[in-house]
Amino acid sequence: MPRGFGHGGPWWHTRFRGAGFRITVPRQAILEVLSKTQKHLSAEDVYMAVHRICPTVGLTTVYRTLELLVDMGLVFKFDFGDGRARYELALGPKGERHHHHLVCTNCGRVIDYTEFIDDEIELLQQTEKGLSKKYNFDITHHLIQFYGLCDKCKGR
Amino acid sequence: MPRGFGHGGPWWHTRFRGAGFRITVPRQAILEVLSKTQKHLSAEDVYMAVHRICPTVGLTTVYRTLELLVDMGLVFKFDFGDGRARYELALGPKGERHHHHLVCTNCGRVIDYTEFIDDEIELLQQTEKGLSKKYNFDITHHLIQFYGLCDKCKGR
DNA sequence: CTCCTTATTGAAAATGGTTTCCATTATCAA
DNA sequence: TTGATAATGGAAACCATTTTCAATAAGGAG
Repeated sequence: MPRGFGHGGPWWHTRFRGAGFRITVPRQAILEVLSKTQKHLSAEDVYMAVHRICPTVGLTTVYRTLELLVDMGLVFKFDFGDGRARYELALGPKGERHHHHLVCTNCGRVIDYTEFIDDEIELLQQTEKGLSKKYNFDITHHLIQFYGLCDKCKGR
Repeated sequence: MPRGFGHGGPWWHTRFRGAGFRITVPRQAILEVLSKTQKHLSAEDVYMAVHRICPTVGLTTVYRTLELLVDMGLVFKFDFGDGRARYELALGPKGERHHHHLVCTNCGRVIDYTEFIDDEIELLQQTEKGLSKKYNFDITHHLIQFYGLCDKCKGR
């Protein structure tokens, strides 16, 4: 466990208090769900998982909280093209398990890969620097995804 | 070659005939609209532009045709995070004006950039090769986007 | 610990982009 | 020209997400 419920509570409590947000049961449940999976959960997925911990939490609150977490930078939001957004805990820009995605356009399967991340990151940072300067943009994040057919789907 | 309605018709006629699809008025209008802009049009945008050429074409047909064109690889479909898909003519993988996007998360403005494409493409091809092998994927395309605040929005 | 302000919540309704249905129309091979 | 059937368009259905609003609860003040 990310330890320390004693005084400040879990790591994210500070972030919330600092931003003037309240620490509520639904928010704790949602963050607990997110921190216990490696999967790319949809809002509905989160809702169902949270429901097991705290059945009174509504889907609306899940959407609202996810949006809040995305705005705070604690959670990433992805679109894999199946019409519903996916969420995963951020865990630091180049922190543990920073990864990109490989999406099967046939079955929708998503593979996280970390193999070539280092080179990618390096190039991206160069590019970001160039783009920032040229277009006077403050670049906050990027998205890289590869699409294709997974081994199970390529045979048809 | 963008000429010659005489016998084969425009360049894409061959693709259509070869795939067994019919060449219809709505499809011609939609392709005409797409080929005459550099912008990232939504389905509604395309619908309105097509409406000027051929007022009887319905929104349903626009959606269906765009999907068909995406499936055929003639058109790219993007998601810039504003809840509606955007479309643009493909014009070849590394063909003329191949570009990536820079999206302002505040006002939604999208800038196409081509500056660092060459290095990016090179890295991507390496990565694609590695990923294909390791995960046994047939990679068909990729997506790179940078997000941040544009010069007009960064001041707030 | 209690009170009070107000951020947060949840149910239901609204939204809005996209898809489906289905009867009608139009393409194009024969 | 004709016939099989792909394609079309309007209306209705879909469905993820957002909005509305009255009820609830977090947490600082006293």
